Amino acid sequence: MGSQTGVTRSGATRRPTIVDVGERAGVSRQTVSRVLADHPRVAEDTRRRVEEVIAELGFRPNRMAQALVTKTSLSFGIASVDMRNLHFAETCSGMQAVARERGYHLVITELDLADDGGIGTLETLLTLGVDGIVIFPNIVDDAELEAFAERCGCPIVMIGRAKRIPGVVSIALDEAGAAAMIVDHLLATGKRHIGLLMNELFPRIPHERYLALRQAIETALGEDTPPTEANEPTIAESKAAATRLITAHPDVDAIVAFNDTVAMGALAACHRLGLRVPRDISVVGYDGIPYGAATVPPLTTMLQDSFGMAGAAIRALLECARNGSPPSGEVQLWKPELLKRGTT
Amino acid sequence: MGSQTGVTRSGATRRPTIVDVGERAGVSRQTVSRVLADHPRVAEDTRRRVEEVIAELGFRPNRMAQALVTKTSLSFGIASVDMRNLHFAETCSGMQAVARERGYHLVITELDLADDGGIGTLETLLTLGVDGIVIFPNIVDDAELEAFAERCGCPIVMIGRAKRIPGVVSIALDEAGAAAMIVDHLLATGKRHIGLLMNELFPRIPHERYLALRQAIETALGEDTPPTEANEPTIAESKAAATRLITAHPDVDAIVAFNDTVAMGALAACHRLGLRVPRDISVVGYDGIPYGAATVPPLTTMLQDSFGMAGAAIRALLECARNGSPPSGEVQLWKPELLKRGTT
DNA sequence: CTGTTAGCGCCTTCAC
DNA sequence: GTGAAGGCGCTAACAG
Repeated sequence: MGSQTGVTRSGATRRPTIVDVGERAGVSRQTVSRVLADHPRVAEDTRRRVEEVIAELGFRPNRMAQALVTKTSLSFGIASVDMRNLHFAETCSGMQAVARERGYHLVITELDLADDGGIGTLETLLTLGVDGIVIFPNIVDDAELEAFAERCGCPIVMIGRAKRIPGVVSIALDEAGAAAMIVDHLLATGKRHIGLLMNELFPRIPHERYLALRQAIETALGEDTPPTEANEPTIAESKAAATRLITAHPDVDAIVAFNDTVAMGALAACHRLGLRVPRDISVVGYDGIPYGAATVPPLTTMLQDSFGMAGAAIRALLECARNGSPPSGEVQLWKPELLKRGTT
Repeated sequence: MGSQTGVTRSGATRRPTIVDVGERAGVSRQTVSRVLADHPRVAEDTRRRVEEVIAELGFRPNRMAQALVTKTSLSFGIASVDMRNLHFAETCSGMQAVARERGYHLVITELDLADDGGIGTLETLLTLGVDGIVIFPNIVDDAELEAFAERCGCPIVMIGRAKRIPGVVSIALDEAGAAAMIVDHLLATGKRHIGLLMNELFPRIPHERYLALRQAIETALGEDTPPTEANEPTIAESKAAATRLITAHPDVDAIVAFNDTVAMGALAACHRLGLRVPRDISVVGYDGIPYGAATVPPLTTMLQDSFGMAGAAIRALLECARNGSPPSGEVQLWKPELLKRGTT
C-alpha cells in the first residue's frame, strides 16, 4: 500500500506529506511542491485542485525538511544575557512581531557564560540552522565574537553595544548624546553632585554608559571621577548600592542609574533615607520601562525606542538573508530621548 | 572528488558533516553517528579517533537532519499571550534553564489571536516539529484546544489556568486558596470594603481569579458582587481604572488587583488621590514581580513560584517525550503564598 | 564492532 | 506544464 494518512502505533495521526497530497490530487509530489512555492508554471486548474486537497487534509509543509534542502530555516536565534530583563522582553516582542510578518520564528535562549563565555550557546544556535543571530546585549569577548562571526556563515546583530566588529551589525543607543542630555538636564535643575549606580555584571567589557556619563560630567563640571557604585541590576542590590553611595557621599544630589530597575531601587532607598525626591536628590534611569510610570514620583528616564531597535535588528538579518550578503559591520546609533518626569 | 570541508560559492565555509568526519577518521559515517549517540558498541580506539576529528573540524551535528529522521526535534514551543509580561519573562527564563539542561531549546512566540484565535500559531509551531507546547496563559477556546490537542500528536501544557481539558496538562495557582488568603488577611487588618481590579483582556474565557475572589468575599462578608473595574494590565490603564473604582465607591478600603502591574497602577492612583496606603486603603497584587519591592510602601502580593511552575511544565513535556505517552489531562494546583508587605 | 542499505519530507535539476 | 531522479545530513535496521 502506498503512504496513507492514518494512525501510527502510538495512536497519534501521522501528519500528511506532499506525497499524500499528491496522491489524493492525482499529481506528483513535485507539483504539490510547486504550488506551495507559488511557482508560476502551474496550471490554474491543477493549482486549485492541489490547494483543495491541502485544505482538506490540513497539510502543512514540514519546515525542517524544507530547511534541510534549502539551507534556510526561516528562523533567527536570539541570545540574551537575562531573559527576565524587561527591556529585553519588550525588544523581544518587537522582534517577534517583525519576524512573524516575514514568516520567520525566533529561537530564544539565554547565553550560558559558563560555557565558553557564551560562544557555546551561539554554536548551539548554529546547529539549529538559524539564519541569523541577535545578541542582547553583547557580552561575548570581542575577539571571540569576531572569529565566530567569520566562521558561522550567518549574519549577527548585537543590540545595546556600540562597537564596530567586522561581520557584526551593532544597534545601540548614542551613549554620549544620552549622557550629555542627562547631565545638562540635572545641571539645569540645579544639581551639582552627580553619583552613578552602574552595572558590573560584565566586568570583561568596558561600560560604554559609564564612560559616557563620566565624560559628560567631566566636561560639564570639570570634576574627575564621579562617586560610583556598581551592582547587579536587581531591586534589592540597587537599594543597597544606593544607600552605600548616599551614605559615603552625603553631598550627592542626583543619581544616574544604569537602567530603570536600578533607578527604582535607588528611588526606594532615597525614600527610606528620608530624602525628598527630586528636591533633595534627583534620580534618572535608562530604558523607559512601563513600571517607571508607577513610581512616586514617576521616574525620569532615558527612553529607548525598543520597538524600533528590535525591528531594525530583524530587518538587518532579513536583508542579509535575502541577498546572501554578510553583514556590513556597521554601527547604528539611535537617538535618545529624555523622558522628564517627577524624579528630576 | 569526495565531499570536502571547504569554501562555498558565497564565501562562507561549509559546515562539516558526519561524512567529512568519517572520511578523515577513516570510518564510515555510521560509526561517527554511533559515537555521537554514545552508542556502547564502539571500539574505544575508534571512538577516540572520531572524537579527535570532531574536535579538529569543529563538527556539530545538524539538528534538523537529526530531527527529520528521529522525529524528535529536542525543542518545545512556547506560546505566550504577551511576551512583555514580566511574570511570563520569569517563567520563560525558568523553562529555558530546565530545558537546556536536557538538551532542549525553546521556540517562543506570541499567540496571534487574530489568526484562528490562536490555533494558527499553534499549528505553525507544529510545522517546526516541536516536541511539545506550553501555552501561557491559555486563552484559546477550550473546544478548539481540545481538538488541537487530539490531532497535534504532541503534549500540551497550559500554565495559569486550572481547567481539565483532555490531553492537556494544566499548571495553575490554587485560585480559591489564594482568594481566601487575601480576603482573610484584609479582614484581619480591619478592612471591610474590598474592590477588585480585574483583567478583561480575554472576555472569551471565564476569569477564575475574579470568580474565586468574588466567592471568597461573599463567603467572608456575605456581600454580593464586589465593586469591580476591568482593564488592560498596563500602568496607565490601571491607574485610570483604580481612580474610577475609588471615585465611584468611596467606601472601598482595599483593592485586590489582577496582577502586580495593575496593583502598581492602583497604588500610584491612591497616592495621587491623597489616600494613605495602607491606612486609608490597602492594595494587593498577584505574581510577586521584583518591581513590587520597589514601590512605596512595598507591594503586598500573592507570590507564585514561577520557577517551580516553569520547571514542572517542561518536566511534564519531557516526561511525555520520553515515554511517548500523551499527557494525562491532569490539573496541578500550586499552593499560593501571600507575601505581606507594606500595602496591607 | 563496523559497514551497507534505505529512507525521513522536501526541493532542485533535469528531462519530457 | 509536469514528472522522474537525486540528494540535503542524519539515523534505523539490517548485515556481516
